[in-house]
Amino acid sequence: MGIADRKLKEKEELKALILQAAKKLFVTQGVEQTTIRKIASEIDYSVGTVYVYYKDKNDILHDLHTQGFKQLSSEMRVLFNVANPMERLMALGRVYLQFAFENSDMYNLMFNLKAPIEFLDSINKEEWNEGKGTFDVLKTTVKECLDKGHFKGHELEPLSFAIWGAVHGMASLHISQRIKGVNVSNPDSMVNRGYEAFSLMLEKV
Amino acid sequence: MGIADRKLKEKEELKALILQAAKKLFVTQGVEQTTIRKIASEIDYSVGTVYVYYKDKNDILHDLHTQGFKQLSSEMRVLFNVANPMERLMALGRVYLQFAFENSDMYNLMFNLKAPIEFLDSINKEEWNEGKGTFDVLKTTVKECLDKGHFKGHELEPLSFAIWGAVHGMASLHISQRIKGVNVSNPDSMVNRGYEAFSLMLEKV
DNA sequence: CAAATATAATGAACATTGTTCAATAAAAAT
DNA sequence: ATTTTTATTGAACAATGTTCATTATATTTG
Repeated sequence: MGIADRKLKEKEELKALILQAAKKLFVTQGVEQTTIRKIASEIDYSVGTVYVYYKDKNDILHDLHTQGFKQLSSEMRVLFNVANPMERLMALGRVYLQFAFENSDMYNLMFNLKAPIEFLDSINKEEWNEGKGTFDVLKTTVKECLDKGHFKGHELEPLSFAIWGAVHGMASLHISQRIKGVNVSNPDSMVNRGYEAFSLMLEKV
Repeated sequence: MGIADRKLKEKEELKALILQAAKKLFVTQGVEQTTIRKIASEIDYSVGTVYVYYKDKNDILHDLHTQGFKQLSSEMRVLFNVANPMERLMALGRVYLQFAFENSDMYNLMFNLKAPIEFLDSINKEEWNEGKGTFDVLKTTVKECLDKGHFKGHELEPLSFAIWGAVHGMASLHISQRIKGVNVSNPDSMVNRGYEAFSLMLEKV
């Protein structure tokens, strides 16, 4: 079985090489500029080869989105040490926002663009494990807050979702450049000040 | 000046006709399917004519986005009668969410897609009057709440932005289909329950 | 009213995209 | 050495946004 194994390994390596080239293009030039031809030429393979290893462009973008979630997860994992759940919750939001700011194209792919979900649909997979895992981290933290007596009168899931929505919304408005242009004193710091206002709300509940 | 006036009117009419065709395609088939060729064929004009009246596709999409804001504004205007600012604030959120649900492609164009902002950039216009107007309605209502003693310890702009972000975020997560797939009991009602949780937070502050 | 000018509309042509697939090359099995 | 299997190729296709010389129409002028 030596040959079959080697071939399998080689296939994995080439697929990884394609993804690496795709990521380089994606990070530096965005989604639209990440074309199959550019990916192929980047690694000196033909267009057709890319389609041997990936079903279509959505497949590649889904793989990229998964990589993004791995990075976000590892950045959130650092906060597992924080014992106080309220403190951890606030820090989670900051880490999340920072990720969105520093990797805006990737964030957009992960949470706004259709491509990754369209790919899941195309292979009849209704689960979105990447999102699920991240949301579970939030839910667990909110649960601990509730157990400690915070957020009186709130249910776990709706509250968790509202928190996710608030942070996601502020990040998205920044990324889609909808803040500058709106009549606001200091657009660049708006997300941070908005998050502080939101934190203040959470603390008072 | 009779002829010049008539010509001006005819030009406006044809431009409106193009926009109307574009809107029909946009509403029924989404952004990508709203192609210049389809728009032209819809009104029995050639492709080139569309480009006489609109600079490019972003120009058309920007015009569509403006129409969306007109509709949203008129739906929000109904609530100007509500005297109690807190009550009006809650209702504004509901109207906003309902608009996003019932016109998701349009909402996405208005608040998420690059096209309208790219168009503004291309004509060196840094103002975004549509968004500004809508945000001002929110800000005014929040201001009245503050004046009545609500939201103690909060600043107007950050709080208003956080509220906008929360509602926008929940709407966007719904539209980008990021809710189903996440491990949640009833995905379809999640936005409504999330907004109730958020409202509860606001009331307690 | 006829000719000249100005305005409007046209659609073929271009570049770029994702995608396919018969043909070729390389590797493995016989 | 031959056959079979596997891997790679890149030309070709359809669809897109966009341009622009050409044609048609309308207006102005002499």
